[in-house]
Amino acid sequence: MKTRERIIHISLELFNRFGEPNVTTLQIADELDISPGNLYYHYKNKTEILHELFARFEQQMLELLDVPNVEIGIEDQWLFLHLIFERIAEYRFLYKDLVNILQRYERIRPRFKKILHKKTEASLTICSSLRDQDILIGSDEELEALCNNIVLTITYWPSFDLIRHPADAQDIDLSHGVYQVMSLVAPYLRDGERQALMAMSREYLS
Amino acid sequence: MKTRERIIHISLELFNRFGEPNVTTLQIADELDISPGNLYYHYKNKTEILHELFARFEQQMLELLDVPNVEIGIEDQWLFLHLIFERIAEYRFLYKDLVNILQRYERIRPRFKKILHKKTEASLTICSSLRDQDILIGSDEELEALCNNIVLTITYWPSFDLIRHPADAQDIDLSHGVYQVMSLVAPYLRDGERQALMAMSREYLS
DNA sequence: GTCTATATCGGGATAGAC
DNA sequence: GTCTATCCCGATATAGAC
Repeated sequence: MKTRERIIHISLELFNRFGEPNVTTLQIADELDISPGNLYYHYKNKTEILHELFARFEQQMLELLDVPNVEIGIEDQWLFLHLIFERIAEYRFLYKDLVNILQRYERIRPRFKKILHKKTEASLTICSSLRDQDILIGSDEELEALCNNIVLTITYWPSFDLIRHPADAQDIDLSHGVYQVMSLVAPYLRDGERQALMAMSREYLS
Repeated sequence: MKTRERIIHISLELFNRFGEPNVTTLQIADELDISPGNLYYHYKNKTEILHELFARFEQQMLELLDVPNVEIGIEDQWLFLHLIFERIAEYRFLYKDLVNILQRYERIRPRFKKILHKKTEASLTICSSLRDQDILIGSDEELEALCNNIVLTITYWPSFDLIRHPADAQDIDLSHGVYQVMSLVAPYLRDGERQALMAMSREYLS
């Protein structure tokens, strides 16, 4: 692997582990056994490294959020959520210091907002589809509040969980996050669907 | 006001505005028109200032969370939430850089966890009470997921809202947060109660 | 209690040789 | 592409006079 690429990989790893604000360029260089000068040859500063990482995150996330407007079932939603949580876990450093990062790197701020917006839209698309299929019941007003809550939970569940149960390593508990989001949707489902979902959840979590 | 107290007040204000990691002791001193030396006479370091602020936050929050185990109605819950959001808004710097702060100031970590735990318990107490009064319907499992979601939303709503709608000044929108939490509870309410709640919400938000 | 001056340190970043 | 050496700066914290 080329140095430029190794820098990106190690940076992501260190950012995720220690938090982006707590990782220095020297630390990154040390970890790679290269000199700081070398690092600065490849990236002109720390900001550029972060931008590169964000661009990759953004690209993957937007791709994922480009939801085809077809009929979607509960199982599809489940899978969809799982994929989203995977991407977030991969770039969790962004989420752990979200406000701070968006404050210090102003250029990514609008782009992150756009992702949030797309997430809300995707949620709305899915929920509307479920409603059209008579799987889910709810007023427009309720659906909007629901989708806001879904996006909030997706965004912050990993951090929230981390505070309560400090993870030693990479053992992020994706399943629990998916469950938590599905529990937001559950009460709006028809009785039959709800039971099925709850059963799935229990199995999934254990 | 004595200098020691003025330091605390200004620090809180600056932390809230710029984020705790971005505020220096020099900035605090400047804002008060005192010398850095003087500041360090009153507090031996920045950590001590933060601890003092956290202690005040903690004291107020725990006081609030000491929920009397009596019959609680929807309106009481509304008020209760509003008081909680007020405290959080007052010390929002903690929430904006939560993971980071808990990482760098290890001593407050267990204390914050305890507050989260108490919040979950308080939510559970309230929801159980509502269920006993037949206002709310739900299995134990559902109530637990619900209360987790409530606490998550309480914890992160302000930050989430901030990202989407950058606030120029102190105009924190408490109402919307309360609404968002209530929308989590709504689907579990009996039809009559639910309609009443939604009506209340609409009025409250406008 | 308050000030000025200063020490110390660490992180970001550059210059120039190889 | 990579290294060593170094600069610069800002932040924390202390010393000692008033």
